[in-house]
Amino acid sequence: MNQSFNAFQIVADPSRRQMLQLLSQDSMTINGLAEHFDMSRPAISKHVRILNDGGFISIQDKGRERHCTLKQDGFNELQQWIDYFDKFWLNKLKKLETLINQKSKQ
Amino acid sequence: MNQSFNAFQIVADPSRRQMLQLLSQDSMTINGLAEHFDMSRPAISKHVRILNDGGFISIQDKGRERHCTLKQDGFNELQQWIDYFDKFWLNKLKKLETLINQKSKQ
DNA sequence: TAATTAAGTAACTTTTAGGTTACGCAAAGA
DNA sequence: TCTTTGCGTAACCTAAAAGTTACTTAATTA
Repeated sequence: MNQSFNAFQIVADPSRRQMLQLLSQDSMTINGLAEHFDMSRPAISKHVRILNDGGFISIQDKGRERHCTLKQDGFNELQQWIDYFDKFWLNKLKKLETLINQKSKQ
Repeated sequence: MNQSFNAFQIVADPSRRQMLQLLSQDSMTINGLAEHFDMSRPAISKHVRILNDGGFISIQDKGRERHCTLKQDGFNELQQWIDYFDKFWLNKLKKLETLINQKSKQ
C-alpha cells in the first residue's frame, strides 16, 4: 500500500479519532479495537497502520497479538500548528488592548 | 453544493491550510489568495466557501471584491481536541514522576 | 454604455480514501 | 498434528473530494 498521510489527514477520519480516544483509556489489541467498530477487520488494520505510520500510536507484538498504545509524536505537528494560530489570536487581542488604552488616554 | 465538513476535514487539505497561513499574515481578496495557488479560480472559490462555512474565516463584501479574514471559531474545536490529549500526556508524565519519587524514597 | 474585472454556479472528470471479500500465515490450543 | 485464532495482504468497488471548463452576474472603469 502506498498511502502516505499527513497528521491532519490522519485525524480527519472519525473512526481514527475514535480509536485514539479509545486508546487514551487503555491500550488495546487490534481485535480489541475492532469490537468497537462496525467494519471489517481489514478496514481496522488499515486505520491502525495509518495511525502507526503517522506516529499516533506504537505497536508491541506479543505472540500473535499486537498491542496498540498512544504515542505523542503524531500529536506534536498538530499541536504546533494550533499553537501558531493561538499566538496569532493572542497577538490580535494585545493589539486591541493597546488601541483601547491609547484611546482612554486621549 | 452540499458539502459539509467538520473542522478536522477542513484543515486536512494542504491548500486550505496554506490559505489560513496566508490570511494570518494579512486579509486578502479571493483573487489575492488565488495568486498564491496553481489552480483555477473556481477551485479557490470552493476552498474559500469551505473555510467560511467551517468558521475559519469571515468574508466582507466590498463592491465586487470579497475580503477574507481569519476567524477564531473554526479553530476552537481543534483546540479542544488537542487539549484533551495534551492532558492525557501531562497526566501520564505526572504518574511517572510519582512512581520515580516513590522509588527514590525506598 | 461598452468593456473589463471579481467572483459565483453548474456540470462534468479524475483521483483517492475507505470500505469490501478472499486468501495467506504464524502463534496458540485441543 | 490438526484446528482455531489474530492479524496482514491483495485485488477490487464505491463514494466523495478536488479539480476542470464553460457560462453567468454584478460592480467598476474607459
